[in-house]
Amino acid sequence: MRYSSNHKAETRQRIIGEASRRFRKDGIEGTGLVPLMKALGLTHGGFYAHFESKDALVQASLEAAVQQTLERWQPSADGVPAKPSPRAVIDHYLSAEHRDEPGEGCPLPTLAAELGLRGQPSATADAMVARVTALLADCRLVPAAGDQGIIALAAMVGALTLARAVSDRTASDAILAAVRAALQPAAPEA
Amino acid sequence: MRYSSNHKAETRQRIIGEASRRFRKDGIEGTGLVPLMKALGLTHGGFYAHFESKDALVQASLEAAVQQTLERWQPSADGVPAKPSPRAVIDHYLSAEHRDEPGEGCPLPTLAAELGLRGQPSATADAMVARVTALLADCRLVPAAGDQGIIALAAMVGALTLARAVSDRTASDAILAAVRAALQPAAPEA
DNA sequence: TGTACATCAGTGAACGCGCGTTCACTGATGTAC
DNA sequence: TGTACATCAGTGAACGCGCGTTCACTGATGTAC
Repeated sequence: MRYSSNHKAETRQRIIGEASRRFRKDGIEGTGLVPLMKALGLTHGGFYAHFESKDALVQASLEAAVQQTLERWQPSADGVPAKPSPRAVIDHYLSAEHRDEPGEGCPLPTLAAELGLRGQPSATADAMVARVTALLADCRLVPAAGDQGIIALAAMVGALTLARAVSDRTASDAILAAVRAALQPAAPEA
Repeated sequence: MRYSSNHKAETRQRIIGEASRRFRKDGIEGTGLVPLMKALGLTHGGFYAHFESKDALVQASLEAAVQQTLERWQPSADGVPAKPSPRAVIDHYLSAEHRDEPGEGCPLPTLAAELGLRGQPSATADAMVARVTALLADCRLVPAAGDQGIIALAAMVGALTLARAVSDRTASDAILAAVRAALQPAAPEA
């Protein structure tokens, strides 16, 4: 082979990595293939050796973003990954860092709206919702109600979306703080 | 004057009306001025007699959408507009109709994400958040916590965004139902 | 009442630009003999 | 060890398209005299 045996696979991963960052930061429509490939030191013509279309890249990048986000939340004790605690997920999610660095964070706030209005609700979105919901299942958002995980996820996604859209920094911080305070992981059954 | 004295103002309002529907339904980037003007039986060249730029139209349309949404929630008793009840707002917001007709509904779910990542958080977003928050101030989402209105709004925006992005209809309905159940307007102080 | 002129909402062709995608190609390298 | 060939990741020019914006214009109407 002309390059190292896994050179192509590595390039593919580099494209996915950069794309998943850009899609989250600038949106799908806002991310062009030409600047994307250029940022990796490649020309845009080569893109189609790796992906069938931009849509195929969107799918692959979304999955990578989900994976990366879940891993980031996952505390590893002595190299053994543990189930993240709801408290840790909530605090990460509603932090100023997460608000200010959409490219490194959860893809749902940025992309759910765009996927929804592109008329292509995706199975990837379903999967991400299901996975995060499971992590948050033992929150106690309201005294007694059905799916606590869904409620917590909806509140977090909405809070982050609003916090990013609002121009007044103080108001933005207040949105994050209010929802952070509201989402209390359940104490062990008393 | 060549047309009726308020002809131009009427045309301007027609543009704003159609635009505010399209922006909510298809997003800002997804709405072109050419098809927009064509839908009104006009040519695109005339657009700039009414607005300085597409951005100016975005601002005007957002404000109109906010106004329209608030009015729609407002029950009028004998022509006298009353303050909408939190319960009414919540039920409207988290209904299947609102999910399925983004063009007629609240602009926040569709546009907040887009405004956020265009790097133009707008004062209009601040204002809308403040106004809806005020309407929801006496929800009792959590037993004792700060700004109930912000929490309720975040949960509703997130729920609608997720419900629109998810491909499984049953899951989508479940998201709306879970958050609807969680958002209980406070009973009169006991 | 009748004519000349000013107004201006709307027309439609044109602009430069970035987009996603295609395709004939290059050239470094591994393999076969 | 040395040569001929096959492979294929990446190149770069080109495509058609829709975008936001500009601009010289048209033509129906109100106003002035």
